[in-house]
Amino acid sequence: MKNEKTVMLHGIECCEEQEIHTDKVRQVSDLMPPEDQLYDLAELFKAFGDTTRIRILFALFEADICVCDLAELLHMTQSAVSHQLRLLKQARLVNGRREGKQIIYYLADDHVRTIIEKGMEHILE
Amino acid sequence: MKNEKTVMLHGIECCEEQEIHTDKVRQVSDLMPPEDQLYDLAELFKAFGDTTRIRILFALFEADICVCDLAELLHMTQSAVSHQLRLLKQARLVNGRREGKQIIYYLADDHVRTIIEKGMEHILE
DNA sequence: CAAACATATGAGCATTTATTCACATGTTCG
DNA sequence: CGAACATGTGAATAAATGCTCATATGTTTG
Repeated sequence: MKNEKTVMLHGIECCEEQEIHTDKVRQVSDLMPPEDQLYDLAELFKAFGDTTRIRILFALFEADICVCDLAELLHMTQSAVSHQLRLLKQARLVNGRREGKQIIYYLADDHVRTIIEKGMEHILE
Repeated sequence: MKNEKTVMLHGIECCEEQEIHTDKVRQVSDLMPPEDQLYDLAELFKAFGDTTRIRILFALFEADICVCDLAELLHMTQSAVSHQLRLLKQARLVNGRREGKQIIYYLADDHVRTIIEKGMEHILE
């Protein structure tokens, strides 16, 4: 029952020998963006893919806020918030400026708003 | 050195007793979307937050494709692709229609394109 | 109906990830 | 300078995630 199943590895011999599909696969394959762009894109969306970080971003839609106020707002540890802010900063979604003892975080650019807006449109459909 | 640090829990007493910040926190808090929307939004972006799924979506930008061609295109197991398609379907990013023995997947709507485009803009900046 | 094909799915495993805890770094002010 | 405050960070841990393997479901065809 699994003698010639080895042929199925990676689907290379699948879909019979329909040349049509093989052509199609090659065509689509040629149109795919370079690997590193796909990777960066996935990393970007990963940054949006967590409730805590989404909440941070929504907060920053309304005002520039320091870490400790964010912690209070989200009912979370200052440490937890700080860790997440680091990820958001790495994804270039937020920046921080020092104001005395505090560091005030703010949205890096308008892409953040746009992307979240489009996402919101989709879930509210 | 950590006697009165208990006050710091959840940052409730942080930032001294600056009423300004407490007010700000309350104002921003009132403007936050409901919890379930924040959750759904994070779930949506989670669906975009994986290289395999991003690659599937880019492939579907170019053509409607069956599972086994996707597997070949991505050099991945049919099973792995199928698992990811399930997640994409749950996020309502793709749909599948049956055509004979095969199931052809296609993009659910134009939000998918828009969201990825905006993401691409951000990483190419 | 039985065999072949295309896809879906559950369990297991390795990796990633979000939070906590303890502590380091950096700033202000007496 | 030293104490107090605000934030950053490394290690540890529990939970989530992506893939594989085996197998189930569903479709066509002889």
